[in-house]
Amino acid sequence: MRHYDPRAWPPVAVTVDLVVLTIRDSALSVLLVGRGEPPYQGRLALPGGFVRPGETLPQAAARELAEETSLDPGLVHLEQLASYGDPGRDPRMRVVTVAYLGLAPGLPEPVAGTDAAAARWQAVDKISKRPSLLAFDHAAILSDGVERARSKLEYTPLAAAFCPAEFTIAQLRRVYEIVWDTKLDPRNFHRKATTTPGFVVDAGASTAGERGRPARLYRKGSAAVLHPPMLRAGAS
Amino acid sequence: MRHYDPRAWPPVAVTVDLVVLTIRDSALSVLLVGRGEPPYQGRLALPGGFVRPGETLPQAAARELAEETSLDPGLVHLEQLASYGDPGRDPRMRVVTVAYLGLAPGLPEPVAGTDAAAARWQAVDKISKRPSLLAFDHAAILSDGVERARSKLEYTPLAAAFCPAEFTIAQLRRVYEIVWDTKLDPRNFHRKATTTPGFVVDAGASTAGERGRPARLYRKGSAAVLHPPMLRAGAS
DNA sequence: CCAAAAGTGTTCTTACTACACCCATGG
DNA sequence: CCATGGGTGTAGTAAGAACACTTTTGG
Repeated sequence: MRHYDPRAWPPVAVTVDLVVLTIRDSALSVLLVGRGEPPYQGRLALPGGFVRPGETLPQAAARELAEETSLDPGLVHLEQLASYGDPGRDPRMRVVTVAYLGLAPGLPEPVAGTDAAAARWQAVDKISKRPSLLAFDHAAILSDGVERARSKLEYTPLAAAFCPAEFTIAQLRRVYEIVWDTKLDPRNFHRKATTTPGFVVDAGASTAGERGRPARLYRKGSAAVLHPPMLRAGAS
Repeated sequence: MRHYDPRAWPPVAVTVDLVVLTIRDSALSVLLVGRGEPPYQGRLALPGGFVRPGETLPQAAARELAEETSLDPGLVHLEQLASYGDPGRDPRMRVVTVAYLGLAPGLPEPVAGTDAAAARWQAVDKISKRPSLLAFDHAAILSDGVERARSKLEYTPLAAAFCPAEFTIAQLRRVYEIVWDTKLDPRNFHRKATTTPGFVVDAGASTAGERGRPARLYRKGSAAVLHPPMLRAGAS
């Protein structure tokens, strides 16, 4: 704050970028937009854009989500992920981006029109195999977002953010199995999810019309953290 | 990326701010500098400053740490904490700051001279009782940094970052007791710390010249995460 | 010898794992 | 009645909590 006059700040732009994850067709997927102009024309990119003068960072993230996506921002859990500011990450100028992580329930394809026209869900593992499909340093940001989502499932009830408002324990278990890429014992998972305080609350109703015994429906509980946490397999 | 020409970016400055924590006189303490000029003249602030054109964010954080502090940056564990960018958080202009968390071993007072002249350690609990002692939104940033440090002690060997290169298990336990503000059973803690793989490694030597039986010295182990984690009391 | 701090052993209880088993529905 | 998935019971095991007890120093 001493060597630089505030009226002589170095030229920097600040953006927000969004890693919005959901589960589609039994695969963890991320919302991407196609880039119509250079740089990185034709590549895919995380949705995002400049922070506007009057808005906070979370407001900018929610606005970009609404603009570039048909998702209802009320259904998407948004939290700050990290910031990325290497010089040269954008060839046009110095850009520092604040990345947000969004977790969304399974939803229909983003509708065309507005900025959301180019937005599409892509399976994360396809992108991970070819990081160069993504523009800028977005592959690294995506990787950090997926890692954050994986660890958050352990100690928070956020898995429910991937489910509709009312869901079965089996749906919740499939979220864990897909995000963690593991198999979980359905019986032990059921007990764990229903007995961990504040994880899920009984919604009263049950499913019907499907194969097998109907399943009770639950809603997300009120706990902010899970005690005890859900455990990933392999933690000997 | 569509509504704004990159050459017409909104006027924003990007800074880094540092929450550097250590343990002094059995109290968790944070490194603060006195502000000599308005705004917030006379208040305390986190060390920090503008990100310069050619440098990365971690480089900017390390540079500010060296400039405003006499600490050896090699001894301080630095990691990104979060970003803060509410409009109005700095009355002069729009400033988005990327906060870094630093954990330092107990060290002598920052020496005078250079920018570090005004740097002083302050007990965190004194600041927490009077958040208005801090300039800008630095009380909120400090609070987030302390919370991050508390939770990182659970599942990483970072408590060792508060200790000298060689330390006793009792020193390590005092770190936990001070940061978590709890009492831990010395006997169970000893067993846990020495048996958790990769947490500490025997340094061979022992203490001498103090009351009681000499203690073996340990170094920080190579594990990145602790399996099983250290547990805070109260997690029923 | 006594105080103080380091370090070990033992018991109790909690919580995870694995898997046998029963329940409720569609076809 | 059988296939399919939902849900419960139980035994074995790993790990945390509490605390008795031994070890090794300084005074």
